[in-house]
Order: sequence, then C-alpha cells, then structure tokens
Amino acid sequence: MARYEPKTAEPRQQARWAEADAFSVSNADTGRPKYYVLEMFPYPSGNIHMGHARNYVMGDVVARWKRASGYDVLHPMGWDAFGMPAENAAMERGVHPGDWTWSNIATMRDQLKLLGLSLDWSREFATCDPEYYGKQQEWFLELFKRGLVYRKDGVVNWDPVDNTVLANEQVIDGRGWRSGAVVEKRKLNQWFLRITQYADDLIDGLAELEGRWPEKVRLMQENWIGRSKGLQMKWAWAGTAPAGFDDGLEIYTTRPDTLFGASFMGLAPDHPISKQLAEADPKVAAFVAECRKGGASQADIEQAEKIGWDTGLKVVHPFTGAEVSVWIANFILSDYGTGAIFACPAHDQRDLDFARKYDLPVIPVVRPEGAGDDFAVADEAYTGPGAIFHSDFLNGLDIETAKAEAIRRIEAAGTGQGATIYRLRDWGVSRQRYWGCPIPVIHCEACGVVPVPADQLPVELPKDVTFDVPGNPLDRHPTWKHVNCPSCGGGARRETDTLDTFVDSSWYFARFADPKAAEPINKAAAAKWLPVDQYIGGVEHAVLHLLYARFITRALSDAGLMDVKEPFAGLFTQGMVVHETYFDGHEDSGKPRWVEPSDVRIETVDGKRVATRLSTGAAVTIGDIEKMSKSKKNVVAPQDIIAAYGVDAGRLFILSDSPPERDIQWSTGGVEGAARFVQRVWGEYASFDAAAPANAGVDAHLVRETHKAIKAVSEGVEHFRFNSAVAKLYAFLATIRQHDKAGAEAKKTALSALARLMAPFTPHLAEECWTQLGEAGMVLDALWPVYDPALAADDQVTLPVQIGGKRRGEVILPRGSDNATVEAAALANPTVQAYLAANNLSIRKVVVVPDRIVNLVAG
RNA sequence: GCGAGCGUGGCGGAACUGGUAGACGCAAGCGACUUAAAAUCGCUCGACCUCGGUCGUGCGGGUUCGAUUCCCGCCGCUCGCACCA
Repeated sequence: MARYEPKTAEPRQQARWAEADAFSVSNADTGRPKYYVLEMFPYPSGNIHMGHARNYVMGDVVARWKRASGYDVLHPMGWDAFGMPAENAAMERGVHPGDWTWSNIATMRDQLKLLGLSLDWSREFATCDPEYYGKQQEWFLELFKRGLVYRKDGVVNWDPVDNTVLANEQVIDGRGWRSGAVVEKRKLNQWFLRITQYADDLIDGLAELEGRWPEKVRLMQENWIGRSKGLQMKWAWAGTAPAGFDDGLEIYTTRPDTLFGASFMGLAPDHPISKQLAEADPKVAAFVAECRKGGASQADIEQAEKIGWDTGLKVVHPFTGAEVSVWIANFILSDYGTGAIFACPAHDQRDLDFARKYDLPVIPVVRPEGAGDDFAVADEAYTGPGAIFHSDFLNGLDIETAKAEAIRRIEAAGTGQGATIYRLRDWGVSRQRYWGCPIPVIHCEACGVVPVPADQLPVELPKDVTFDVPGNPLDRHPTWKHVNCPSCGGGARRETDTLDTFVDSSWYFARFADPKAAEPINKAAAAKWLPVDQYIGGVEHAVLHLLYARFITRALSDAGLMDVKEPFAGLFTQGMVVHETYFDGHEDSGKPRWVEPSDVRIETVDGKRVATRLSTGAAVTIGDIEKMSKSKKNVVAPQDIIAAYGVDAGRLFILSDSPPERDIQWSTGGVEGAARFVQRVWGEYASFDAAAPANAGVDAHLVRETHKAIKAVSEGVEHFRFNSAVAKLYAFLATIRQHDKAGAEAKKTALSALARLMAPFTPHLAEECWTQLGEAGMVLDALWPVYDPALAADDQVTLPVQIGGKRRGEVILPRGSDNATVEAAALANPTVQAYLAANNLSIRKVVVVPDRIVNLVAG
C-alpha cells in the first residue's frame, strides 16, 4: 500500500487553501456568530521556535474547530516588531534595526506558513510600520489631551557605560545585561501613563473574567495592583515640628484597630523629614546612607537586619495623648503609603523585630479567643483574629468593628480619613532608544510641551542613524530633533524618547479588526470582532502585557475610540516546550559544553538510558530537562521536524503528550509515534472498500463507537484537553480497524467523522483523507460532526459487582435495567456466590448506581 | 514569610459532578514476516506471592456502601509576590 507522503501532501493542501483564500474573513455581517481567536503575536527574533509552534497550533485547533462549528472566525497574525534585540544586532553587526527586523519577519512568516495555520494573512501588520505606530501616536495624543499621559521625574535604572535607561528585566544582579556595568539609580524626566486611575476598575473587572481566565493570572493581577483599605492620618508633633510639616506626621495604616498598641513611629530613609535631618546632621546622613547600602535582591532583603535611628522627634498619640518617639527605619518603603508608619510591635512581625532590638514598648491590644488580660507576645507577633483590649473605647470589639470605629473617631477629630491605596505605580513608558514608536510631542522653550499636530503624524523614525557610539541615536541625529514649534513657530526640540514596546502590544488586537483603517480603530469592525474570545499565550505576561492591554482598552474606550472594556474574554496560558540537556563533560571558559540533541544517540543499556555523542562517539551525560534555549543547546527546530516527519505529525505530538497548560517534554520517539499514526490513518482510508456488503451487528456497533468518539473529541477540544482529544482519535482509529468486516456505509460514516474530527489537529492529512473517501470540497468547510446521545450510549452495560467496595465480578445487563433486576443479577452471579459462600458472608445491604456499579455490603 | 498549584507505572500522562485506577503515547520485552536488518503486524508490560489472590494514586487519619476525587494534619516539588504597614 502506498505510504502517505507529507512532503507532497502538505504543500498540496496549503496551496489549495491559499488558492481558495480560505482563511480571509470579512467584516460584513454574514448572519453567523463571530469568534475571535488570537495568540500572543511573536517578536521577530529570527526564527520560529517550538514554543511559538505550540502556541499557534493550539490556537489553530480552536480556530478550525469553531469554523467547522459554524462561526465566522477571525484568526490574524502580526509582529511585535519594535525592541532592543534589533538595536543590539545593529551594534554587533552593523545592520540597520529595520532591515534586520523586516528580514526576520520574512523568514518567520515562511516558517509559520509551514505549520498550516488557518490564519487570515490579509490582516498582517508589524508594529514597526509607520502605518501602525502612526495610529498609536494618534491615540497617544488623545490620551495626552485627556490627562492620562504626563511627565514627571522618575527613578530609572541607568547604565553608565551604554548611556541608556534599562528596563528592570535588563538589570541582572545590579548590573547591565550588555555592558556589565553597575547600574545607577538616576532621576530622569519621564513619560508616564496614568494606569493608577484605573486601579479599581482593573481589579473589579477581574471578577467578570472568572471561569474564563486562569485563577492564577487573576490573582497575580489582583496582587500586583495591591489594593488595601486603611486609615491615612496625621499625628501632631509633641515638640518643634520639622520645617514644612507643621500640621503633623502623616502615616498610613491598615490596622487602625491597633492604634492603642502604638510603640514608635517609623520613617523611610528617603522620607523628606529623614532627608531634612540628614542635611543637618552628618550622623543621620551616615545612617541613611547605611540603609541604602543593602542589595535589592530578594535574598538581601530577607536577610537584611532591621536598623533604626532615633530622631529625637516626638508625636502625640491621637487617643491617649502619650508621646511617641519617631525613628528612621530601613524597612520602611518610601514609595508606599506616605513613607511613614505607626508601629504596633505586638501585632506586626517587622515592628516587633525592631522593637525588641531597640528595646521599645510592646503593648498587645488584640487578644486571641480564650486568652486573658495577661496575654503577651514574645518573639512572634500575633496577627490572628481576636477581641480588642487595653484600648479604652475599642475594648471588646472584634478587629473589623474596631477598625471602623477608630477611623470614625479620627475622621470626627479631623486628623485623618479612611483611605484606599494601591501598590500599582503609574506606567513609565519612556525609553531612550531608537527602535520604538517616537513619542509625538515637541518641546518649546516658550510654549512647553506641544503635541505634534494631527496632519504631521506619523512622526517617523529617521532611517539614517548610527550605532557606533552608545546612547540614543535619535538624540544625536543631526537634524531630526530640530523642529519649529507648531504653536509659536519658534525653534523647538522634538522628543527623542520612544515608547515602551508594551504600548505597541496593548491595542494590536483591536487594530486587527481593520488594519488599514484611517482611524486607529475602526469602531464598527471592532464592534463586530471584539472582545477576543480566546486569547492564548505564555503565563509570563500575566501582569505585564495582560494588565497593560486591559488598561489601554479601558482608556481607549473612555476616549470613545472603541466600545469594549475587557479586551480578552477568554484567556488560556500554555506551558513551555522543554527538552533534556546533554553535557559532554568538558567546559569552555568555565561554562559547561552542551551538546545538541541532533548530535546525541540515546540507547537503553541494562534498563538505563545511555547517551553517546554521534560526531565523536564520546559518552554524554544526560542533564536536567529545561526550557529549550540556545544557551543550553537543547533546541529542536520546528522546520527540522517538519522536514523529517511532516507538520501534521509534529502538530499531533505537541498537542498530545501533555495537557496544554503544562510544560511539554519534546521527544523524538513521541513524534515518531505520531508519524506512525498518520500512516495508519492513511492506510485505513486508502483501503476503504466502497463495495463492502452491510454487516448488521458489526455496523451497529461501529456507528455507536463513532458517536462516542465524536462526543469525546468534541468535549476534549471544547475544554482545552487536546491531549485527551488526541488520545480519543488514536482509540477511534483502532476501533475502526477492528471493524474490518463492517459494511461500506457504516465504515464511511466512521471515516467521514474521523476526517472531520482530525481536521483541527492534522489538517493536511484530514483533507487528503476527505478527498480519498470521495467527499466533496474541503474538510475545512465541512460541518463539525454532531453526536446523537441515543446512538452514543451502549444498549448493554457492564456493571462491576463490588462486595464491600472491592470488585469481585461483573454482570452484563441491558442499559437502564432497574435496581431489582441489577440486584438479582448480581446475586445470581456465580463468582459472587462463590465468594460469599467461601467467606461465609450474607448480604446486609445493596447499593445500586444505575448503569454504573452495584455494591453488595456483606457481613 | 504570604498566595496559588501539583504529587498516579520505567517516562509523558488518563479517569466527566465520589462508582471497574493506569485510557492514549513513549520506552522495554517476546513473537510473526525477512537470508538479515529496518519498517510493519501481533502479544506482554504497577508491585508481591502459593496463580488464586494480596497490596497499590506522596505520608497519617477521617467521612462514605464505595475515595486518585471530599475533609483534617504532615512531607515534598513548582510557580508568583516579597520588609506594601
């Protein structure tokens, strides 16, 4: 029998789809429901890797399944094309970032097309195209007008060798990732987007995503925004007030119920009062400097000892009138709350550590249930529930009631108010980089910041730039930044910062609705397609991209550019592709020498896996299983797999071996297994005998199995259990092959269903099989098979018979048999009788679960 | 430290709302075909034993006729956040 040849079949089917323009979808109303499937678009780094392949193949399964189920499916693709790797390439190799990027896009587009994805390529765009980023500038200015964009001094990571700002992710152990120079904190005038204005909305919006977004991602966003409710209040000074703080020391607390336990006040080392004191006293300055010394890494913070400095200042307790001393303490954050706290050591571990070290009072004011008035804490603060005591008018109240009462009293006294604060900071979007979207404003001595007029957009990046010296090429470009002020006509300077690339990816899904629209977002088209029904990507974007996109979508909606608040109705976060690493036992300049999988042969010797390097014959150590990466050389290229086994086998394996949310371990054996399945499938279609005579019993059984398979595969796809769905496809094929005596009609029904069920997973093979079976048109356009519950159910069921919960036998009965029948059959079963007799047991109770199981309780 | 998730054969994993644990695949073993190998096909494949059983889903309890599934307490791993008052 002829083998299936992916090398010829796959290009043939891809050509058919292209010729029919099968995946272009219209914005016109077709009467069909819409479905928008989107995978996070790729950064054009140079090549498509297995992680991309897994992501896009999953999306493709959903897209093809929804299409077959009668939806208008939008499944677009584009390029997240701005970013630093392009500039690094420019610096290392002298190529222009644009040329490098566009050439990578061309390569990766070809590689993606090999995957046979049902993408509407007519909507493709790259964010580095002025057609795109010009529209981004347009809405950026709209947000500017609406006060959502502003400039302020911000602290940034500054690389003194490369003369540029680095993102937090580009600072590794305090050093620049490229230059290796120790990164400085520097204050720069930066552009910010006012994401904090949407903090509540972004948290509250998470609720409506319940069930459609992973719980984990929703929690991460909630924690990231970090909303907390408490009391913000001023404590009056007991003596002379520091200059400029006449009306008191303002603090924030979430525990106003513990005010009577106040022991001391704490100031952040960067608090204005701390700075004032440091200026006046070199000893304070030395202490503040000491506080800053500790590293910023997690381990450093964990181990850092609490240190403090008694300022000698005192404040007055709002309820008791007692004097409380004010300390500068290294553990207080300047940028959270007011940068100052009141400390209640009995009920806060950090305060307690500090109080014990400096011998400050520890006054318990919350008493756990059962504890008496003598309740005290030693070295562990009590943070649990309880009743308030030692607290005058709060005595006896529970914590929540006491909080409310304390806030009410402070508000009545006019020294503070209940307040909600957030951990979330405004989004700094300035980058001193060339390869990004220019921020479309002009700085004029006379007029200040002036937006670039609409008729002068887009502000395009100049092509003639050099990368031979560090720093921002836009800043040192001879002419680009010198412009006339659009307002007064005088000499002015163009902004040379570009936007963080996360801005580019915060609205691309809306642009896909109509990528050529004159306005940033075509509202009518967006109304048809948005929100994205199913978004798929890596969990690493749980708070960055996904939070930014939710914010921008809200901001643009409020600005009237579209009408959707939540961009992604459904989100799925898929796992990584991992692979064993191989190490040849040698090192190159201190680093292990890794060996590529293609150069390794694995054998089993005495039950152990042994690896040998093919090129040298040397033994190789099998290392940890890690994410595929160039540095560990454990990369398998999708193109190589496609060339060796065909794309359908690759797609099948990557979908089958692990649940989609979990990491998948790439294995050659696994793909080979998938390739064998492809061959078996084809063999079954190629040998289909259209003249086979009907065979009543066998045919009925095959029809039933067909409906069961349709049910199982449909449910697998619907619930993102692709691995189980593929397992059912394997099992269904095995079932069809067992029915080799089936008549042509039943067999054709089964094979027709199988082709349609396979189509989302192995689209090329499914088309070939469809045609081979004599079906008209493309399986792509065939409707998803629907199962008949009546036909999917067996008419006979096998009921296990348990005695005392252990399986002792089974009885076969018609489906739907009543309990009495089941009980009688179970008791009549010879194996059961033998067991009962042998153990001298009599039946005390019978539990029958209809069509499932029967349990005899004996004693 | 806080939060979330996960522990099932040699491996990846399956088991829908408590109802035959180990589907499907990989690896391994045996056999058929072959001069031979590859490919292909068939069979075996949790552990232990007296081959009929016993035990078995991280560990210890509990609820239940019945627990991988629910509850309590441990142990281990992974991820996220991290001195956020």
